[in-house]
Amino acid sequence: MSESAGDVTNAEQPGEDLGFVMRDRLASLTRLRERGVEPFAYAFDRSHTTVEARALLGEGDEEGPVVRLAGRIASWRGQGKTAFAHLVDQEGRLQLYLRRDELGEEAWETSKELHLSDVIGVEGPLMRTRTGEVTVRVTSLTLLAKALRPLPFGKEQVVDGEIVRYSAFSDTEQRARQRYADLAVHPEVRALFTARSLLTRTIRRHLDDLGYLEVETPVLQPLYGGAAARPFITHHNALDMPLYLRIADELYLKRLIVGGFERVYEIGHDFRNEGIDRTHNPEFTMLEFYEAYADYRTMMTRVESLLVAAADVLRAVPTIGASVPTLVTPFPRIEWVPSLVQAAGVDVLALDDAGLKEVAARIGVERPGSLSRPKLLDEMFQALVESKIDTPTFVVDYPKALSPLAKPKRGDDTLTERFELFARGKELANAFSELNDPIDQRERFEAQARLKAAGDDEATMVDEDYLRAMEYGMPPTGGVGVGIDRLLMYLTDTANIRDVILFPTMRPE
RNA sequence: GCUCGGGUAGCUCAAUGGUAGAGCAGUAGCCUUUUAAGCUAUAGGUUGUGGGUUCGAGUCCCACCCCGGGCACCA
Repeated sequence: MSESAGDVTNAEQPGEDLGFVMRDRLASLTRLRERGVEPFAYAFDRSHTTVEARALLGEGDEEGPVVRLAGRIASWRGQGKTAFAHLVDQEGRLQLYLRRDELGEEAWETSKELHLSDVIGVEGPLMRTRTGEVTVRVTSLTLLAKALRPLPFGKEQVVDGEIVRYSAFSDTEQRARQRYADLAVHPEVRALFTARSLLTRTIRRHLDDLGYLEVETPVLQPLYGGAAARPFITHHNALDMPLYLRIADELYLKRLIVGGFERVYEIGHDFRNEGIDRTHNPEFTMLEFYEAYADYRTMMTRVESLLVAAADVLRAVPTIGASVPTLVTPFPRIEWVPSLVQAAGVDVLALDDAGLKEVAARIGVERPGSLSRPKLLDEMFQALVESKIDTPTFVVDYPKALSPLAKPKRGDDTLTERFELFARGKELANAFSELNDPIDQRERFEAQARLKAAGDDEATMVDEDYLRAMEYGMPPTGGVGVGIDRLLMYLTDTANIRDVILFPTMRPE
């Protein structure tokens, strides 16, 4: 013991001290090796998962076929010459029943060295215990990986079908930092991230079926654009030049429309060098899709069918499905200006600046004096309309001043052909009839460049290459951006973006 | 950035300014259908960090770090 204690000290990270627990487990590992049991195996042939195995035992059956399962030990109830344990794998958990007379002396001794979190393989026939629980009566036991550090498995019981945990691993910081431990002990967290994968798979399938081509555009860009945000800056050594991590995919995807790909989409990470809160992570997953010859009305139907498909798939996921909202199409469509005028009770666009600020102050917009007129209108719209939208609703036809990238609305060039989709007070999608006039585009870039020169660090630069592309002629195009993290939050009723990102950005410990 | 709350054993949590504790996990023992198994014994701590007040600080004061909620920022 005292010898191995020295090893532990060396093995530990500075500042870590599991001390006695890891010492005990290392001692156990040494004893196993001395007995010729290898604590870290190479492979294990399993015949079933825990869920598959449970299904093999019919309703009235007392005995079932022999199965081979692998997973982690999540609970252990030793009882003299027998023991009950629960084995957890990706899909679920199943009880194990170990008997000394059935395992044999060798394996029984090995079983006494097992700890919570150890990864093992077992073989044995299925059976049903006195209380009816499907169980594997273990006849053969293989240690696959010794856990030197215990996972924070809490005890749990099922009350009225609900899992009740005791001493659960609940520290939100540690759960995010050690997502591997969070996932290992919380099946519902695994279910959520399984749902995330299903969501992107469904989106891909849906767009693929519509004839869209999935493409990959640069993350490292010499110029950034397509959104208003502060970028991350990095440096390429060989070229000796700065590169920016993209803040949007938009400008490259539209280059591809120019190139003749008529329907393209990309699902990838955007990076914005801004604050972190429950709806913002510095890197996040964005879906953008562009369709030639389509306008924003067509894109609304695309968004509708995409969301319905996604919700239908997630609704079928156990433990997740219950929180997925029911979506009824077509989603309501409300026009930006009339809905604001109605909510404010005043024709806000007709007011002069002083009158507008007065109304804004009355409805609770903070420091209206410091805001520009378009920003003021946007704040008022957020306070009066957006925040009150619960079921998915398209807000259409934004004022031109709020939408520098959208085409003017046919028949009313004070407005643009733009929509945003809101649900539960949050934005889920943003889309336009895309600007395809290179002369207009150049003017807007130059306006941005002037803002940047004046100190606006979210403004972008003139992208000459993008203008060259557009000068070759860009077909009329509808484009949509959907934040996947926020969409998943909406569909699974998750409040914090950190909970839908496997490894959210955090300060180092 | 502002503001409120929090940080004590591996996990979840206690502790009037007066000897840092419990349950689970761990260790040793008993127990051949248990399931938050049980019983007996036992080990486990730089109370986020650094200062200060005090005879004495987990507790009071100051600064800082980290996390969470709210606000601000973020089309």
